[in-house]
Amino acid sequence: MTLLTKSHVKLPQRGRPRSEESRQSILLGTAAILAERGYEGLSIEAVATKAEVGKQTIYRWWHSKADLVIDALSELAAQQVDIPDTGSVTGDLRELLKNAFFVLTATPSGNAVIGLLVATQRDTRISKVFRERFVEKRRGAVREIFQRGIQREQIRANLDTDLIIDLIYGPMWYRLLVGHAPLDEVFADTLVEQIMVLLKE
Amino acid sequence: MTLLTKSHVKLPQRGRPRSEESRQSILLGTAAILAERGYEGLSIEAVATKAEVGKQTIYRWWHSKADLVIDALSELAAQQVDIPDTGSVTGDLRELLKNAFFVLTATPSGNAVIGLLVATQRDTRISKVFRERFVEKRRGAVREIFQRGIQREQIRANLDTDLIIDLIYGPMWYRLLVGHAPLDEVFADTLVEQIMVLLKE
Amino acid sequence: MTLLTKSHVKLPQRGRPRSEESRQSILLGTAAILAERGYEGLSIEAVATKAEVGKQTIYRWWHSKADLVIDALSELAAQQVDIPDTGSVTGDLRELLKNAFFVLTATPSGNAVIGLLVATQRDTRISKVFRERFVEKRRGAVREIFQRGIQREQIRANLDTDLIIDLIYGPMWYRLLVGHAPLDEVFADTLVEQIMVLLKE
Amino acid sequence: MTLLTKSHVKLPQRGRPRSEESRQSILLGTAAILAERGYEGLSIEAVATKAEVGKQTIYRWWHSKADLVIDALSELAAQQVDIPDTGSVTGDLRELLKNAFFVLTATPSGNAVIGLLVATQRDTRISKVFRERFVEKRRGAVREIFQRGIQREQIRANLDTDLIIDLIYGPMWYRLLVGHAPLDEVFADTLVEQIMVLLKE
DNA sequence: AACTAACCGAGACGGTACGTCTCGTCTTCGC
DNA sequence: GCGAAGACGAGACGTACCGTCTCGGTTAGTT
Repeated sequence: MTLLTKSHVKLPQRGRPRSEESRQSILLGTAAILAERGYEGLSIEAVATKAEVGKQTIYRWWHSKADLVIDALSELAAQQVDIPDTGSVTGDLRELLKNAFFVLTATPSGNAVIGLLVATQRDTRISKVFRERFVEKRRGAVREIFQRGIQREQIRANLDTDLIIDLIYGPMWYRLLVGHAPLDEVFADTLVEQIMVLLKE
Repeated sequence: MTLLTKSHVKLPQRGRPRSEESRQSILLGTAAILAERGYEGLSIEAVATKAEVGKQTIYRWWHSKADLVIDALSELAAQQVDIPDTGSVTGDLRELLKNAFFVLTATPSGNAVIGLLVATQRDTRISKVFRERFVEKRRGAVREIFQRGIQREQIRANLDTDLIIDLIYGPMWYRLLVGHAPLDEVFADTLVEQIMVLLKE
Repeated sequence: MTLLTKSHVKLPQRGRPRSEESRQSILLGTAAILAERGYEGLSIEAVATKAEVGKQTIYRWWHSKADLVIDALSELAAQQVDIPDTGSVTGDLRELLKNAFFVLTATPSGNAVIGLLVATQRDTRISKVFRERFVEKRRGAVREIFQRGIQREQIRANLDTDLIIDLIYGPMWYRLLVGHAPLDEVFADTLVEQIMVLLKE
Repeated sequence: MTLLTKSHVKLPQRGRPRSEESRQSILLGTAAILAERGYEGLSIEAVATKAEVGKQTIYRWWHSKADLVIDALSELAAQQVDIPDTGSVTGDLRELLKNAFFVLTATPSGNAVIGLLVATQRDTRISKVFRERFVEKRRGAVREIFQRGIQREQIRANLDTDLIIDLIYGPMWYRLLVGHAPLDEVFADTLVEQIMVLLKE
């Protein structure tokens, strides 16, 4: 029994344990610099300085800038996407979009997200993680709103869900990146209005 | 005679005239590298090498990388966007999108355009030029299709045109950048299908 | 006496005693690396790795690289400076110098000793140890040779001993460090020849 | 003929010429830091910062710290070894040694020279330069003093000059490095006294 | 037998400096 | 003016060690 237990036990931790404080500091610093200067403007040196950490401590745990950004992104993505529940699909979508617009235009996270999107164009690993951990989460929120709407019979059941989600988030990204028109409440309202037409057929 | 000619010229054009060959070579090289390595991966050094030109010749005529990219972009954007005319709005939109998808996914221009979009995030001047010379042209094409459709009474007249255009091009950019689904003919067809619902109310 | 001293001190000797095995391993490792890579190429890190010892175990017992090297050299050579006794001062000095030349030029100790010299320039504590443990021992050997010579009436009694010793060891160091001429037997012979002139007046 | 001519013609200087201003700034900065922090405390990084120069500009022209220090010292001191001429060999040697003692003990050059010695042990090229530019110059001074003394018949002609010079400079280095006794005027006087015995037989 | 103190190995920590690289700029040459 | 060449200031790269700190574990007394 003892032997069994022992075989289960992990190897005893040797040496000084990794500093959780440093890890946090590095990931936060990475996110901050990403927001300020974008992916290409992010240097390990700057992260080390900002996080008050030795460069080696970064290189010890992440072997590339992309790796670091992926982890920072994960930390960022871990933020709870709260799915509004106003009782109607229209209300839920409006709320969801307004929150998203606010985060993207009025918080540092917005810039960081743009930086991340830029980063995805340079590294497919980042692209994958960005899609799985960030984009999918937000698409999932819409899917849940739709399901609730179907159950309540507010919208029709035979939706091409993925396409509709592209029609919701696509214009958002388009405006955010091209900047030809603002991401404001009017846009949220009119966009949702059009989407509702499609949801009710 | 030579003297006479010179006296005619207002600006006394001294020294060797600017090499048009070099100018073309530089702009083409810039576009090529933009396509290969993106905006941040573009260095004047690399352009000079590729264009077989001295670095100083670039700096003499363009103040910055952004300046250079803007000019290269103008050259690129000068490409005629031909507006399809199949007789129906549905057909026109399908054609327009399929062409756009092809260019973006199967030609070097696609990468260059993504590179440019990335560049816009770092420089508002580039952003402006990109919008005016590139985006607007393509939005204009859709507007023309809509106008013809209204004249033919294929679609209703009281459209929120700009919003509908966002609903067309937004999903395209979204898929191009995020890569969660392909930019293929099926997508073009289903996207246009949904848009047509909105155009007919 | 030793016993008395010990009983007086009555060191409480609590906790785990110092590991003699580690001590040996460290000193041997130091000597080995010294031989391979010289004084400048010696790092505490490398010693710890080679000796399979934690770095702290080194820092706990030695304050600096120079400290460590001094101990390693002492251990390695057992460093008994055997004072030759050939019957004549001339013979004794020749023997002494030839031995010294051999050690300095044909063993790793030569390089190590030079490295130590540099270290002494920055740390007076090390300088003191180096003088007491290395230099004085060798100067004492010459003093003993002189005393025997005086007793045998081979040399005069009123010597400025310290100055003469400088005249013996000085040229040795000079050639060792500057390398403008070899530390060979010819040098030993001619040097002793000149010194004998001064010893006999 | 053409070939011959070509071989005579200097290569046309291509590219930007070396900046004399930077060269001066680097050497002055090196000298300043040498004085402040000594040889071991001198880092290329610090020199670059102080001289307001890119690190590469230092590495382009000097292979190592020792190289740089050699040039800085040469420049700084212009290093005229003035050979005293008091009329007697005794007086000349006394003067020469007292000057040397002063420079070595009371100026930053002393520390620098010691630092250079280490470097010579790791790099024979530096060793060579050190010998030729520093040591030989000073040995030459003694040779000249001896020649004048021989002409004036103050000393015998059949000297083993190199050995005697070792007997003069050796003790100086020995005391400088080991520090067992001071480099003072008393030492200069008694050392010269002994040397004179050998010079007169 | 339990407790305590000092050791041990391992290895992470914040740092400094290394020598290399590439950037955009500057400065010269010869055509 | 142009191409080419190459030095320049700047600053990030990834590595090597520094000397310190912090773990789990050992090895002796002392209680």
